[in-house]
Amino acid sequence: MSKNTHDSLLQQWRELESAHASVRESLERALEREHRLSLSEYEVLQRLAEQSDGQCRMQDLSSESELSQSALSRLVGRLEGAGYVERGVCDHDRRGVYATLTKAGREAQVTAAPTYIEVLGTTLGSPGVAA
Amino acid sequence: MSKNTHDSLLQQWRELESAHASVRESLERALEREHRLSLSEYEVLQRLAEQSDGQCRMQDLSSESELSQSALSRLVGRLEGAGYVERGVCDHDRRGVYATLTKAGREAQVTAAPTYIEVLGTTLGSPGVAA
DNA sequence: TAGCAGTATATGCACAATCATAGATTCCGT
DNA sequence: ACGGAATCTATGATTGTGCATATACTGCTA
Repeated sequence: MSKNTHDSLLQQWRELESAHASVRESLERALEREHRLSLSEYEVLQRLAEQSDGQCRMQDLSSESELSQSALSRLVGRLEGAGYVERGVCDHDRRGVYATLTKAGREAQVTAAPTYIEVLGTTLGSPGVAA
Repeated sequence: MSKNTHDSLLQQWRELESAHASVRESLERALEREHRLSLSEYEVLQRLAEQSDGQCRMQDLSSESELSQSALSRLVGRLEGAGYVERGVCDHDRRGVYATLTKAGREAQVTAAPTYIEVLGTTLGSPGVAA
């Protein structure tokens, strides 16, 4: 609890904030510019694409993402509007909803993936360099 | 550029995102609950408090924070409304504006600091543990 | 099986963030 | 000294986010 510890914690946090902001911003810009996708939209498509059947319960999607439940619900709504996912009720738990990647959604994710990975390669470890 | 590299980048980024979100959320909740301050509001007060004269140009405040210029302008507007800062024009560059901590602003920062540091201590290095 | 607590999702509302741009001032070339 | 480019801040418009809550369904208890 010495002053050194305070400063060290502060420095650690500021570095984390700064690194995160730098990568996020680059991803955000590149995905928006080249694929008309926000970062969180892309990342949800990515999570869905990782499922063997391309589908996932809202609940699980929500806990994997860093978004609130309501933000995720609206996000999936937007993806649905764009024709990238479809929603359907769970048969064995009819409270639940699963989101399923459409063909277009899978294609969008595959198309955007190289951009995403390239930006990660450029910015992770090279803080402050905008892509 | 092997598949391993892709996965490693992805994993690195997800860990960064998750660590950042976890700390940010805890700070946000604790500061809001105990001091009626948002995280970015507190962090701006903190930057001002670090200046020997408690004042700083909007421009510098903006580049130190992770906010856009316009977001910072409004944020300082809110702090001004709360009586925590005052705005004045720079005498030697009348485009510029400097924000100055008021007495109340300095007190608010000092009062909230222990909460901030405590949450940092709890969450940095202990990801997933909400304060 | 009736009722109640718990869980899953969607939505109204308030608010903060961004982008684009306006308004004001400074800087520089000629 | 003039005029245009560049810089600094504020603001209108739009959008995404979180909180609180409504709605629907499940599962447990009596």
